[in-house]
Amino acid sequence: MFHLLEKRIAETFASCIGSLYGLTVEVQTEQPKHSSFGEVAVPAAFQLARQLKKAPKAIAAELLSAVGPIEGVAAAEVAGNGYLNLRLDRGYYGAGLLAGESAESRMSAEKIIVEHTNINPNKAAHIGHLRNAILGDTFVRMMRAAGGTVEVQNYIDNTGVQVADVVVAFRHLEKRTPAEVCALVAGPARFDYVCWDLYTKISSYYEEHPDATAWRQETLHAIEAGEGVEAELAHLISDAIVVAHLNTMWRLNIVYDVLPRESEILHLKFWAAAFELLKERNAIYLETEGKNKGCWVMPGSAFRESSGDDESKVIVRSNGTVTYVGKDIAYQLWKFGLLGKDFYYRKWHTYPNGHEVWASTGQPRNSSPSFGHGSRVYNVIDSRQSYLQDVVVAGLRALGYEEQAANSIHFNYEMVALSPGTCVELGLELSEEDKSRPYVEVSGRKGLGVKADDLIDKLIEKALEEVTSRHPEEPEDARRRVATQIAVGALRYFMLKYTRNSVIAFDFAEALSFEGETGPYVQYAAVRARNILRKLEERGERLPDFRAELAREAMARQLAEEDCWQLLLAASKAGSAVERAVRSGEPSHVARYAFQLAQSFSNFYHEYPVLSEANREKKTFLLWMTDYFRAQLEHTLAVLGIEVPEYM
RNA sequence: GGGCGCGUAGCUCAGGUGGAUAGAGCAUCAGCCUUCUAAGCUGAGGGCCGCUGGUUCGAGUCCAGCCGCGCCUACCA
Repeated sequence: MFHLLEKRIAETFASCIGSLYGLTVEVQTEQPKHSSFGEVAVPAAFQLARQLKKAPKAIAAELLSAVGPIEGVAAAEVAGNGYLNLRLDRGYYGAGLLAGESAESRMSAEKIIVEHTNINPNKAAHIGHLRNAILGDTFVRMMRAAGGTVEVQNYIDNTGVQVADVVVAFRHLEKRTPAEVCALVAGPARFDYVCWDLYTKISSYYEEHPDATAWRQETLHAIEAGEGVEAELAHLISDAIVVAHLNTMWRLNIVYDVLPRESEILHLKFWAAAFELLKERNAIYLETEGKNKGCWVMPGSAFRESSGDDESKVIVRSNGTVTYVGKDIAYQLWKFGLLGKDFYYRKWHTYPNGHEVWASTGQPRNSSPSFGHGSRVYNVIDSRQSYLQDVVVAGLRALGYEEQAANSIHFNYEMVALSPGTCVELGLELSEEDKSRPYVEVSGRKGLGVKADDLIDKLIEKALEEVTSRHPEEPEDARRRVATQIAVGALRYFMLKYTRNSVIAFDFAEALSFEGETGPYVQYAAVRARNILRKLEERGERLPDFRAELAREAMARQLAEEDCWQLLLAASKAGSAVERAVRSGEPSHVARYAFQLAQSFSNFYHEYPVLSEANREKKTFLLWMTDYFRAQLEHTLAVLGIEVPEYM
């Protein structure tokens, strides 16, 4: 509704400027600094001042007298140095909200692909992975809420170095056979945690025994050839870890549509096809001298504006194996349907809610869904990999796919590091150098990090204490369910409240907080809104027929009260908040709006005792406000992937 | 060395395309539970927006140069 009016106001002024000055301009609207200035400000006079060589104030006055009445706008005035401040017709606005009017979503029908999570399937997920998955999942929810068609991909690098290292650890350090590893997967110990420790173990073993990296090389070759014990182990390990990762993410309400796997990229010759294309169109060349002699490289000039010769990127190593970036180029081509090849799929898993996730397979199947063929692709990958993403895009461009290169978006974000205090809390030893830093980088190799499931468990336990202290009479399973929803709300909000390019120095105290600007604060507001409506029914009353009882005049009467009007106005902006967040690609905007919305409701809650209101019209109006707030809170929380508990 | 990012209240962070008196949360201090749940509400204090210069009617925001910090710059990903 708010968005609709903004649009109407902008268009009206644009045509007014057109007929008055013969200029075509896109009129912007903004929110006045203070609510007393009205609801919508038009700063168009400032834009025009330079072109017309007139004072903004004079232009604003001319516009004001020339523009006719605008539907839904009650008054307009010139303010400040040349602002046009508009006041909305409150009765009109309230009636419009009640009727459910809103601007139609503007997202086109094109298919969008979002790739996120992409955790190496060789160990448990940690908090850095959580930021990736939560950002990606929320961005998907935002676009879907705005009417977009989105496919979620989670790429599985099941043939890479990291998996190979854990294979080496099982074979050479632990002396385990595939059958034994199989038993371990089925056993009581968490397999992803076992691998977490093993990965640390093999990494430090390599440091002490540099010759041992030969094991890694032979393992990589065996995996790539798909032969031997190594390949068997690799599949066993990576499949089991993928199951663990999917379970972890499911706890956070994150699901995927398809899992494209690197093993199929290899076996279905995706890379071979891409390699031919790259050679054919001279995107890469065989280096004949220097440190990269014998490698196929992409010249640095393709992906860096100013670069020396030494900045070229190796795509195929001198031993003939392809780097990750090479495979990524093939994968990116496939996402756009440009490779001329496709995966086969098998159903990997059906989630408890019925959603299905499919995985790539090398064997033809009778029937399976179709994936890929997107027209826009978002890769949710942290900022440290910007360089690699530039190479991938340069690959597309070098092949002549300008449009797809432009539609390949690196949805980047800064890393999650650990605050020194949290490191101490975890019992991790820090070097003197690290102690003086503002934060310490997570390292899988060093085992330096907070495991995702440990954090979730910790949050649930803390939430459970709080829930139990407030509702000791509730059954245990219900309390645990509520505590889980609160924990997930806290975690998702924590990961979303920061803008993407802010480094998060993870701190337990902050992450475990349920007060102030947190997920539970927003959930609490939604729960309270529901409580009012529930209490109404418990008293034997019913929700009035709002449309019948709240005519425009009644709305206008009730909304004449400034506080009510401001609260309703804030609540009505959910749609524009999401729309703006999608446009700027910034999920934190939605999180912040959710918090503001909850704050507004908290104010409303304290200011207006709804159920005890004696005046019939006023009570009906307050009930409608409550129900409207509830709907907006629930909708916004859903976009954030946060559930509303039964009670708090 | 080069590329990217950051520097705003004691701490953690917001600040659409330059605009009206720079905002939240936490922490501190002072109040508010017989009432629809205090995971809440109200109020107070707290700021050379890293520094210097430039662009202009106007700069936290744009440009240049410094200073400090982080990440990247592998035949790892």
